[in-house]
This record gives sequence, C-alpha cells and structure tokens, in this order.
Amino acid sequence: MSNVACLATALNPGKREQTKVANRLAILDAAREVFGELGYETATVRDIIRRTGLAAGTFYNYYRSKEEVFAALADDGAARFGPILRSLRGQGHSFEVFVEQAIGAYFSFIADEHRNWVARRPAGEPHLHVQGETPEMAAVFADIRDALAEDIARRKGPFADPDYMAAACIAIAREVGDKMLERRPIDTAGAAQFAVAMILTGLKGLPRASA
Amino acid sequence: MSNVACLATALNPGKREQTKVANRLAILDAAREVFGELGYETATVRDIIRRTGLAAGTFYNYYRSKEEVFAALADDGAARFGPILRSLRGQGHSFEVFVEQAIGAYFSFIADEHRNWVARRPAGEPHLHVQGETPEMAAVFADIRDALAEDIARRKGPFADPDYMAAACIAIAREVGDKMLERRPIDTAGAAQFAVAMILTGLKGLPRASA
Amino acid sequence: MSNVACLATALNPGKREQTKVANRLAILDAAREVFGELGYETATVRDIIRRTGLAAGTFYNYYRSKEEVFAALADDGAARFGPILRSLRGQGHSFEVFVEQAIGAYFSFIADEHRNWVARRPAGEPHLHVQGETPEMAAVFADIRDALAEDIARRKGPFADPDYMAAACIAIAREVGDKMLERRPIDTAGAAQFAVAMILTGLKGLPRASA
Amino acid sequence: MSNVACLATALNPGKREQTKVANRLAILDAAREVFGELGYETATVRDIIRRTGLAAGTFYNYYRSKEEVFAALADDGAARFGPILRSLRGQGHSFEVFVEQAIGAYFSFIADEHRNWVARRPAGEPHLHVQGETPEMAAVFADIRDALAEDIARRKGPFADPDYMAAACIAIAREVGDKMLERRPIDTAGAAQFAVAMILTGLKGLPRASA
DNA sequence: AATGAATGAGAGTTCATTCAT
DNA sequence: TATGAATGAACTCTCATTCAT
Repeated sequence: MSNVACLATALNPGKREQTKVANRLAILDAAREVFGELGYETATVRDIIRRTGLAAGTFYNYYRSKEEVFAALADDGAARFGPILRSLRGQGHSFEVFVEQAIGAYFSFIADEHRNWVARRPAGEPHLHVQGETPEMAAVFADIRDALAEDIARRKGPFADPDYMAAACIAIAREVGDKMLERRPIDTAGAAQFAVAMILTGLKGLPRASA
Repeated sequence: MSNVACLATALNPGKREQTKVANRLAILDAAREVFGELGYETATVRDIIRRTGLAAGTFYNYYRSKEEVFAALADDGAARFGPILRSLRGQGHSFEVFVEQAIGAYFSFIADEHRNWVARRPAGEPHLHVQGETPEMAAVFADIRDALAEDIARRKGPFADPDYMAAACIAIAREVGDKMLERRPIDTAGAAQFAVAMILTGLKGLPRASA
Repeated sequence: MSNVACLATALNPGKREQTKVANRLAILDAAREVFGELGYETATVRDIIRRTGLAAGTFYNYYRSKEEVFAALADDGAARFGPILRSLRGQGHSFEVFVEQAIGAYFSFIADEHRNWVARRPAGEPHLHVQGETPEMAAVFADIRDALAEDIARRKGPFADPDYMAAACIAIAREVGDKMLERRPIDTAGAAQFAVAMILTGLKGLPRASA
Repeated sequence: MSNVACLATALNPGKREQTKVANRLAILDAAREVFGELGYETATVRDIIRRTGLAAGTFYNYYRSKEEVFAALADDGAARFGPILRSLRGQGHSFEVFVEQAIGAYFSFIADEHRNWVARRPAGEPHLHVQGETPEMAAVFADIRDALAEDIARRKGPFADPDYMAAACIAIAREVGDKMLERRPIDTAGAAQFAVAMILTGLKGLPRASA
C-alpha cells in the first residue's frame, strides 16, 4: 500500500469492508483473465498477483492456492447459472424442450461471460493468445452436463446407452459453443438451433436399447 | 575401436546400439506415461527423467525438450495411423461409409494404445490421477478431425454450417471414445456403432442451408 | 500494516528498509569480491549468492543477472568518479595539466577502491587468485580513456596518429596503476609522476604528423 | 569414426602416425579459433571438440583440459618466436636497438598470426565477435615482456623504477599492437615506429633515479 | 587409439508460500 | 489486514569427463 493510500485508510476507517470486497474482486478479476489467457495449468499464482497490483501476501489472505481461486470463480458461475437451470428443470417440460432451453441458456451465459470478459480489458494491451474459457464457463458447462446426464438417465426412453448419450450431447454443446465464441457477431440463436437439432435428431437415430 | 571390432560393427548391432535404442524407448515410454498421467502442461522433463532411471543429461542426448518428446510420440501415432486413414480416404466411399470406417479405425487405435499403455505398467504403482490421453492418441485424433472437416467441407451437400458440423462430429468421436476407454471390457464396436449413428442421423436432422 | 505503523513508515526507516539496504550492500560487496577474484567471465551468479549467505531467490529480488550487478557496481564507480573528471575537463587546462590531474585522480581512485576492498575482507580467508580489478575501477578507467582519447583528438597538435596515442597513454595508465596496487605502501604520487612523465615525454618524441 | 574411415584405416595400417598428428593439429587449430573468437574464459572444451569433428573422448587422448591445449598453443608460439628473440638478445645491441628490433619482431609475429588465422577460416562463416588474440600471441607477448623487463633491470642506467618502466613499455607494445591489427592494411612498420618512438622518448623523460 | 553415450554436478532462474513489519 | 522481501525446492539445460565398446 502506498503511503498515500495508507493515509487515506487512516482517515476513512469505515472503508475497511469496502477494501476487503474490492480486493476479493480484484483477485477474482485478475484470475479470470489469467486463466482465460494462459489456461489453468500454465497460469501461476504470481501471474494473478501481478495483475492484481496487490502484495503477494495479500493473495493468501483471500485464497490459499490457485485451485481455490479457480473454485471460487467456478462457484460464482454456478451461483449465477444454477437458478436458471433449476427453474428449467422444475417445469416438467419434455426432453426436447428441456434440451432446447438448457442449450439456449448455456450459450447465452457463455456469450455474456465472454463479452464482459473481453470488454472489461483496457484497450491497447495486446494479450496475444486468448485461450478463452473462464472457470465460470467451465462450471456452468459442468452443470449442464450433469443435468443432461441425469435427465437422460431418468427418462427411461427407448434410448441407447445413456452415458454415451450424455457424453455426446455435452460434447456437441461444448464444441459448438466454443466455435460460436470465435465468430463475430456472436450468434447464440443460430448456434443453439444447430446444436439442438444435431442433438435431438442424433439421439433419435440411435438404436433402441429395448429393441 | 580396434579394426576387428570396427568391421564387426558394420555387420551386427553391438551393445552400444542396443542401449541406445533401449534408452530411447525408455524415454518414450516414460514420457507416454507421464503425459498420460499428468497431462502435457503439468508434466516436466524431470518427471520423465525420473521415471526413466537415467541421468539428467542423458535425456538431452535424445530429445532437446519436452516438446520434442511429445512430437516424437505424436509422430509415432501419426506414422502408425496415417496409412490406415489415407487408404480409407482414397477409396471414394460415400460420406456415410467414410465416417463409419474412420470412427472405427480411430476407436480401435486408441483402444489398442490404451491397452498397451496400461498393460505395460508394473502392477502395484498407484498413479493417482490418470488423465489418459497419450500424444499418440491426440495426434491420431487430430488426423481424424482434419479428415472429417475436409470431407464435410468438400461435399457440397445441403448441410448446415460445415464448421459447426465438423466440430460436432469430432466432439462426439472424442468424448464417446474417452468414455469407451473407461469401461471394461472395452467395446470398440459398440462405441463406434453409437457414435456413427449419432453423427449420421444428427447431421440429417440439421436444417438445410439452401432450403 | 496498521495505520499507526504506516504513518511511522513515512517518518523513519523501519527494519524492512534496513535489511533491504543491507542485502543490497551484501550482494554488491560479494559481487565486487567475486569479480575481483574470479574475473567477470569466470564469476557466476551462484558464486555471488554463496558468498552472500542469502537464499538463491533473494539475489533475483535485487538484480536480474550477473550483468546487472556488474553494471550497478560500475555505475557506482562512475557516479563517484564522474564529477571529479568532469570538473577537471571543464577547467580549460593545457593538455599537460589535464593529463597530470586525470592520471592523479585515477590513481587515487583505484588505490582507494583497492584499499577498501582488501580491508573489508575478513582475515584468514585464502582467496587464491586475486585478479584485482573491480567493476568500479574498470568503469573509471573507461572514463579516463574516453576523456584522454577525446582530448587528444580535439587538440590538433603536431601529434602522430591519435588513435595510437590514446591507446598508448591509457595502456601506460592502466599497467602502471596495476603495478602500483601490488606494492606496499601504495604510492600514488610516485606512480602518477612516473606515468605522467612517460606519457608526456613519450608523446613529444613522436614524429610530427605535419612535418 | 565412420565405417568408411574405419575400413580405410584397416587397409592402410601404416597411417596411424599420420592420424595422430592430424588429430593433434585439428584440435590445436580448432582451439586457436575458439579462443580467438570466444576468449579463453568463455570458450569451452565442447566448443573446441565440436569444431574439431572428432569424438569427445578423442580430445582427452591428446590434452587433459582446456588449460592444456592453451598451454600447447602458447608453447608453439614461444617455440617459433623464442629463437628470434634469443638471437636478438645475444647480439649485444644498445637498448635502443634492442627495443626497436624486439618490437618489430613482435609486431611482425602477431600480424602473421592474425593473417593466417583469419585467412584459414572458410569464407561464408560469420563469426560475429572475433576477439582476436590467440594463445600464441599471448605467449610471445609474455616473452617480449620478460625480455624487456630483464633488459631494463640489467642495464643499470639512470632510469627510474624498472618495474614501472617495463610495465609501461609492454603496455604500449600490446595496445598499439592490438590497434594495428584492427586496421587494413596492417602496417607493422608504422606501428612499430610509433611504439618505439613513444617508448624510447618516454623513457628519456623519466626522472633519473640517481639524480 | 577412436568413439560417443552416460553421467551428475552445477549453472541460471522461477515459483509458491511464509512471516516480520 | 496489507505488505513485499526472503526462502529454498524445483526446473531446464550445459558441461567436463569417463568408459564400455
């Protein structure tokens, strides 16, 4: 903390709480960027700290490791997306409608995330190799995957191996989602339409397990 | 080297050559394991060396970096799989048949790889986090991906966005392939049947671009 | 940091600052010794670290490389000697007087450096091969060299090849300086008298370029 | 040794000795180049071996270390230059004549060395930073230095401190010699004339020790 | 005597994490 | 609670040297 900032803190003692959430947010923001650019494995705690502007030790007052920040980020995504998904699942729609809405919600979420994340970045900084997936996206994706898998397993339809089915559906959702993010403008509706059609028709073509 | 020995060298391998080959293999094997367990990013040259039992410097007599071992492993996969794929593509089959055969070949390859890689491991060692994909598999997968993408782009069918189509197809192949490897016994035929059905029917369900 | 402590920081050094300065000095001292004993090429960063007693990583908190410590040392010498030299040059003296004063200043500087450097060393350590020239001396020497060369080139006297002249003068200064340091007691006045006489008379004996 | 060379050796057994001197020469040549380009400290045994084309182990059949090759090279220079210097010293010339001839011989020797060393290099190879002094030159220089010092000490003239005098003389010889090598064409006569004049007149200007 | 792969010490450097301030 | 320097383990890579062939 510079002496100037230090003096300021001395004068406005009530700001403590603000600083705490501000620091937490700064770390989270920095981590999101770093993970997005470098990928989880390549990213280091130091990278995050550096972008934060905070002292090295401060990081450890909030999170104990890279894993923990990642988890916090993921939780955030899940926290924002969870309710949407839950309301979808509680409506008793047919499988078709559920898939349609879930995919739609997922694509909207990641498009949003992506936009915000890119937009928040100060212009002029190069950031050559944006890898592009934030922990939030990953977490939401995992949610969708679980929901799909569960739904597939639950509906004792005439379908084939539910494990494979879930794997195939989520694979489509993820890959098409990634491709979607690479294009300008980002067309969530088109991508969703594609993915849903491919999933639903694909599933119909599968040999019936019972047959 | 005495002249006698020198002449002999021309005629038979000699112990030097043997250990050279053995070391190269040891490094490659160790690398395959390490990459499979830790993943490319997490793995370090030292991890490979350690598992090898060789001296640190010895590694660098064979490969200059982690990248290079990885490439060697990938090249090996490509070298073994490339001919198969090329012969498939040269036969002028319909898209359906091509997909069927390519997926089949891919699944067989990774099943084989996986079996060998797992089997070669001395029993009793724990190896906590098996990530499971060797560079060979990754390379072969990339081959399949390119072939599929090219084939889709080439056939000016009534299909939708070729980029999305390719992405979806390879996603299915990869994910179902991974799931397949997790099961005992490994059922390549069943997995292939599933993936092919899902891909081909899925594609049929897509909105015609021209319509 | 508490706000009280924070305010305090602004007013007095604090222990942190102290150890920082101490470490910087320790590194610089160790580097000076190592360079003096081993020479720049032979010296390694690790040699410096070892003599310092600090942890390996600590070095890199202060300097990024061997080059950088060397530069810091040289800058220090230049910073201390530069003003002296500049004042000499600004006084419009005759060449003779300039040479006399420059050589005198150079000899005094290196004698001082040498004394301090040797004196600071704990008795009993062997230090087999003392090479003897610190980066400071080298930097100051370079300064003198430039000043001499420039002065010689500027004064369009009847002198011979200015490049050779400058080379010869600095050669004398350096070698006689080195010899001087090897003797006890160190007699800067005598050495300077010798060098100046040799230079000035030697130059007079040169064939006139114009004649 | 390639099998071809190996077979050749098998057929011409008498060539053993030739190979031995050839290898020795190859090592010496390579070392001269490497020392000249990289400098003694920076040069590594590996650098020499690499340029040699020989196997690593072969080097150690001839020399035990970098120091030893260096010494061999220096000995070679001394062996070639020694007789010249000795004949000079045996002729009972005056000090002036001795200096003149010694400097002349030294300059001729290093010019020759330099020429050969540069000329022997295959055109097209870049070799950016030629440092330029071979061990031979260094050794010959040391010879000259010793002769000068001894001569100065022996002639109990009216001269000042013989140690300083020798140091100053050899300093002039070395530096002017180096400068000479940097110019095209290399003018040994001119450089020698300069150095001799500077030395002899410079010495005359020194305060008499006896006075 | 020549070979060249193996060796392992040791160089430079980065990192996660601690802890006195 | 924030700070940021200190720490030392770990990493990549090079080197001189040995020794089985």
